Amino acid sequence: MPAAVLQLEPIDAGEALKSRIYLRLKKAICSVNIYAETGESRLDERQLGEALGVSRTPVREALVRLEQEGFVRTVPRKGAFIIRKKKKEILEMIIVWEALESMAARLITEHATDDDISTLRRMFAKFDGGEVKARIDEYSATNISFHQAILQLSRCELLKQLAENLFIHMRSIRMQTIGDRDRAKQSIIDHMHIIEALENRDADVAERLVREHSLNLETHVAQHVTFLD
Amino acid sequence: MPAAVLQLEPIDAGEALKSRIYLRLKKAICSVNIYAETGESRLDERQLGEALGVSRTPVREALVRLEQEGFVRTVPRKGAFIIRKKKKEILEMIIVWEALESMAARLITEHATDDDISTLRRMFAKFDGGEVKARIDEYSATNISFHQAILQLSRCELLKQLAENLFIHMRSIRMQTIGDRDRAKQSIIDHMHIIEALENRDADVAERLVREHSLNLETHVAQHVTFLD
DNA sequence: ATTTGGTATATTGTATACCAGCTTGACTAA
DNA sequence: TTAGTCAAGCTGGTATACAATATACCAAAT
Repeated sequence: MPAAVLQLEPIDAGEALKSRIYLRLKKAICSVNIYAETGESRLDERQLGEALGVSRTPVREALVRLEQEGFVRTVPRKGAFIIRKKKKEILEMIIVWEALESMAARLITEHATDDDISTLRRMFAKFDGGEVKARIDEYSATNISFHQAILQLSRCELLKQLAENLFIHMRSIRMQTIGDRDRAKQSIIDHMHIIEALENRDADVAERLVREHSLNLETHVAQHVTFLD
Repeated sequence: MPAAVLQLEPIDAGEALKSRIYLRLKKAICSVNIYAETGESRLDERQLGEALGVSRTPVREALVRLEQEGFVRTVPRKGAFIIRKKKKEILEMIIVWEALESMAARLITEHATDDDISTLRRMFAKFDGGEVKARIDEYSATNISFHQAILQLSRCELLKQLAENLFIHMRSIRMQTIGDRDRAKQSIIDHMHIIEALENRDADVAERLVREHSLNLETHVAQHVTFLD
């Protein structure tokens, strides 16, 4: 007698607590982000565990992971503190971002399908009229999607993963700087040029355009961001 | 009365146990490297703690860090296993390395001193005669130093840090592939061309040469490395 | 003989207990 | 009044105890 065939997808049992705490904390830290924050940024293990309803042990493991990713800093007998990035560090992240994304662009010219590339162009169809100013928030989302798509289409998991890590750190900065109307408009133009280069399978141009696009962010931050340090 | 100015570097008192264990384990894992290893690669927490004379707790924290860095993989109720990189992953690491190091070269042309660059040239003075074959091991060390110097001179800490992480992972692969005589010889030639481009402050050429140099490693690994997977 | 189910054991995940080192505040003495 | 010392408690570091689960082995039934 054959057993009944049920379609059951395996439940990811074990990944539960340790990772859930990690994700919670990460989310919390990222949303606290506010660089305007003045108060103490120390994280009390006991307090966190209490708030989450668990003991210190899994909290500590989560903190180790967060430290490794550069979100918190643990001082030996004093505790874990949320890291407030220095301007210099933000700039370095942008530089590395430039390196990674421009390489991704190069890879796309080498082995993405025409179909893949066409999805990029479709992303910006809605902004054709040029009424960017009116929908700055919507554009911001598309902007993020565009950069993520570049990494995705590179088909290089490691590249994508490292870039995404940087992205999370830069998120709050990006939100602060995207508000500038002129930057958004120029940004779309840049993106269209990048797409053209990709369509032409011109690796050198695509790489350069992506790099220069990020370079703009770099100089913008260097010049106009003052709420750091 | 001004206090005497003593140059005291802070003793990393607390950084002791957790990090020491982490470094020990990392070192051990890297030296085990042998991809020819056939046996089980599971790491027993209790056993490790016993061997190091500590309890499981700090061992677990070290393992979390190592997992984050991609040296081990933790399966929920089964334990930690040393990761054996797939060929595809090795190739991705080389690609990211290309991105980082070529960006470093670009940065050097922008803001390294002539003196900095001249140190690069001096590194290879001893190999002028071309008797590379006779001293393959010594060359291997210089080769590594060269690449580290590129990252160092970029003055971008994050770039350097990420690249060094990749380097550790690639170390065993590099050792396997450097043995080829022709590659060593070509390698020196490549390096000299890179140095020339840096001296000329030609960002585009320097970047391209560095990238193509790594590309050679990539294709070599793709074609000749068979002991993976 | 093979397969299936149950039990025992071993190992990880989590919680808690204990220890050491700081920090802080109060009390005393100059 | 001020500075210095001592003590207490607070917090993180480490060890250990307990709970949950996976694996392996054995027995029984078909």
